[in-house]
Amino acid sequence: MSYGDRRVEVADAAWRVIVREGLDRTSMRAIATELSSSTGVVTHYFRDKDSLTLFALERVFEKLFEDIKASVEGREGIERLEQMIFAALPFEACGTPGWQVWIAFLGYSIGRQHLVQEHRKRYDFLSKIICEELADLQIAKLIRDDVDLKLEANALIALVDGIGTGVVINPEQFSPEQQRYLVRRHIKTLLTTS
Amino acid sequence: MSYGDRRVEVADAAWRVIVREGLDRTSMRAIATELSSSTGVVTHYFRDKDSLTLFALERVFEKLFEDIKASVEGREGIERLEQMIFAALPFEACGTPGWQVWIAFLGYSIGRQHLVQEHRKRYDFLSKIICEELADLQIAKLIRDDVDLKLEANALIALVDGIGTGVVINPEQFSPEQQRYLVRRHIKTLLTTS
DNA sequence: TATAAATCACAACAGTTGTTATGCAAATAA
DNA sequence: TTATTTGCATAACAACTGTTGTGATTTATA
Repeated sequence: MSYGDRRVEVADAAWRVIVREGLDRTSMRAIATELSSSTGVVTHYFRDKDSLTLFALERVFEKLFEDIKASVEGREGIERLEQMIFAALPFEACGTPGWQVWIAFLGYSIGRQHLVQEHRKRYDFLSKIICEELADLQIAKLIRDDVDLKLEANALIALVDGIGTGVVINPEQFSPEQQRYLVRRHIKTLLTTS
Repeated sequence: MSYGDRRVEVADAAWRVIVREGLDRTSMRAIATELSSSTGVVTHYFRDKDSLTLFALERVFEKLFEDIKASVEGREGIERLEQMIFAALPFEACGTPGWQVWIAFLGYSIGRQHLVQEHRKRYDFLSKIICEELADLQIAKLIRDDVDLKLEANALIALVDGIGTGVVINPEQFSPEQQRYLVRRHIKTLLTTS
């Protein structure tokens, strides 16, 4: 097993502890126990806790970007945009761990400006991706000419964040069909009315 | 100064520390320092840290409910619903501290099921309020008969949560006008098309 | 005024934290 | 083989945590 793979293994153990015990209780020792090893492993693969923390956060978005890329494969037009957004939603129960870790980190970032900036960087990146997607749709005359692309990209992210938050607080808040319905209806407001 | 007022004073000091330093660094000693007093004060007004924590979280929603109540005063119809939603948005910079504290708590709740339940209780309460508002509007034939009230109430909360999250991550993400525009457009999708 | 209660300061406690150092065994390189 | 690095275990460190107890000072009550 390679060095990088082992790092991921440690980070995944951290994920599990975060979801089960909470981020502030995710100590080096707790992660080591989750790995059925000693803290020596953790300190060996990560200089300090901050870098482990950041690496674990990066994996949230890494997975998200992978899912997005996979979901748009071979799709075109509005359906392509829909699938992009769907990829970020907590459809199955397996989707919530990522959301839980993300929310834990976001809360942990309050009072830590450099971590807020990390969230912002990723937010901006996502925003850019969606914005470009919207631009393509606008050129193809599928969405109206007067829509503010940047605003609408952020609005879509906001909708997704809101749904994700709601599902973490109450898994039955939005069913998969309801999530899809809300996203589709939101997107419909951007379509050319012809 | 009454006992209750002093408790609020301690909780407000906790708020300031949370926003400035982070929830996990908000220790009894840090709160005492913020109060320019000793930990004796903190322990005197709160049995333990958990009860302080919960009290500080309650104040987030207490303020929100006050703002909502004040904002609907004397309003009717769709405008009343709009103002309700607006009251929750982080319009001015003064609106973000509450959002920051809320997000910090939500993140802190991951891995603590009883705290997630607290969030859920308040989410459900908000949902009920908005749902009743929507029901009134439906009776008044201002919104369509076929809208799922419970779903739409939750969708409005999700939109607000998403905007609030976005503004905390990047204060310039949504301008006040943009926030209002997004809410108004969302509500428009519920109106009777006549 | 005498008594009781409220308010708060201060110190000490046991436990947990991230970090660092040391050591050992296995894998790798020479 | 020998030397070196890698992978990991263990232990110790100082710093910080929530909690508890003691006591002093002020306020309210009788």
